[in-house]
Amino acid sequence: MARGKIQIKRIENSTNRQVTYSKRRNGLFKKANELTVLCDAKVSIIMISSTGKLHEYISPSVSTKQLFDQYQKTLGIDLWSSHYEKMQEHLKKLKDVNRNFRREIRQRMGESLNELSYEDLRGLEQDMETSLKIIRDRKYKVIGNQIETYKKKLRNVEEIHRSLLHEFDAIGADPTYGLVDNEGDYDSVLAYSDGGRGILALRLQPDHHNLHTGAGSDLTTFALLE
Amino acid sequence: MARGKIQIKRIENSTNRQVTYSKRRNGLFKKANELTVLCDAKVSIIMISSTGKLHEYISPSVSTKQLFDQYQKTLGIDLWSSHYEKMQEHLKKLKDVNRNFRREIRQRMGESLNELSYEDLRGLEQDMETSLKIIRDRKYKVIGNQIETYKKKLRNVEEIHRSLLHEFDAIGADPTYGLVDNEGDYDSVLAYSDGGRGILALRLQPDHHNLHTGAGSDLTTFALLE
DNA sequence: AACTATTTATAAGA
DNA sequence: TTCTTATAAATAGTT
Repeated sequence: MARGKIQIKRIENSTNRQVTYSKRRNGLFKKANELTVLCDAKVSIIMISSTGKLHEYISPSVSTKQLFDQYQKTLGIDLWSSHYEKMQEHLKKLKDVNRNFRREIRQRMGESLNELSYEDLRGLEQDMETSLKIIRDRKYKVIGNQIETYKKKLRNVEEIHRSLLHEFDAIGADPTYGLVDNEGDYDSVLAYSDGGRGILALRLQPDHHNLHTGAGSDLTTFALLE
Repeated sequence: MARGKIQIKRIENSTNRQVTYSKRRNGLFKKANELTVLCDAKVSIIMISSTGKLHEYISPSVSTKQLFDQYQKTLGIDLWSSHYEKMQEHLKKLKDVNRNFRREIRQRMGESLNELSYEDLRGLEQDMETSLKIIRDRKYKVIGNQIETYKKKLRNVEEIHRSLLHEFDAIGADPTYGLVDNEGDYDSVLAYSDGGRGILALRLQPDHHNLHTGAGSDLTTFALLE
């Protein structure tokens, strides 16, 4: 636009093109800034040169993301929607399922029953009776197993004490040990070993109690996620 | 820049501002296009005026999304990643909660009990006994109400039939009607009206059975969402 | 929307 | 890159 008119077509000379790019880029950014100030507008310019270099102008009052969000909102489009439309859907479904689960549990806990018909209630009652029976059976089985285990352990301990008793007998019979001949009965030996630790540490399971209670607590924390 | 220099500051006169915006916008877009052609560059301009109007320039060779994707790639940032991350987190939490709900329900249905200790089982059993009692009570209340309702309706029907009976009596007594004097007992009148539809349509509620069963079905559909 | 006096941008050269 | 400068282009104020 000076020292001679030019055709608006690709500048073939690479150096020239670079120079012109640089000069005109500055010009464009300057104009954009003037426009921003004069007309109280918001402008975003993104340029990528033929060599792949990136330059950007953004009005001082906004961020590129803000302006771009507004751009999408105004056009009623979301250029990245396909990416997270699926996520949104998934989220929605999960929430629905969650809501249903929550209601199911509440009903099984005897809450929110007004929404159930007589038939529903009868079905739920029968279902819970069946389940309760299963749980009760399982409980008995578990406690039965536990008792069985204790019995075995007890037998084991008795065994150990019996052999200890024999050893004591043997020691008593051996004259090299100057000990009193203790022919104490079985019970007294048991009482003795009760006081002394370390013979057999009965490891009672302090196991997973958290499973059932953990699930239950989610009923309260869920509110945060709705 | 013509007919007098201007200060680069907000134009207070609204009309003037509009006009200048329009003129300079065209100028900017023209320059952008020249740059695109001359220097083989890619340019995106997004402008939002003070009145909220949106204008855009995009080099013919690309789309706004393409250019913006390249912009983000070049800068090594993703302006929307935080959105994604939050959604991902939310999704993960929901899944966790869901999993716990599912286990809770399964346990309340007498499944997956192996993971529960004796204490857990005892707690669950008691909880379910309590709940079952509530559900049973509710069931009795609902059926009681239903019976009460039917009683009332029955009384209503009886009332209507009684008055019908009286009308028949009256008609029989009136000599203008050449009818047989039907002094039939009450039961026979009831039997008669049973055949004829339309006197009183007992609207039995075909209401919401779907609530409990609907929630239950999610237990199977959930697998699709895991 | 058109005009035009002036300012601004910039192509080519250094 | 930057400066210079002749000239093209843009545009402020006016009609």
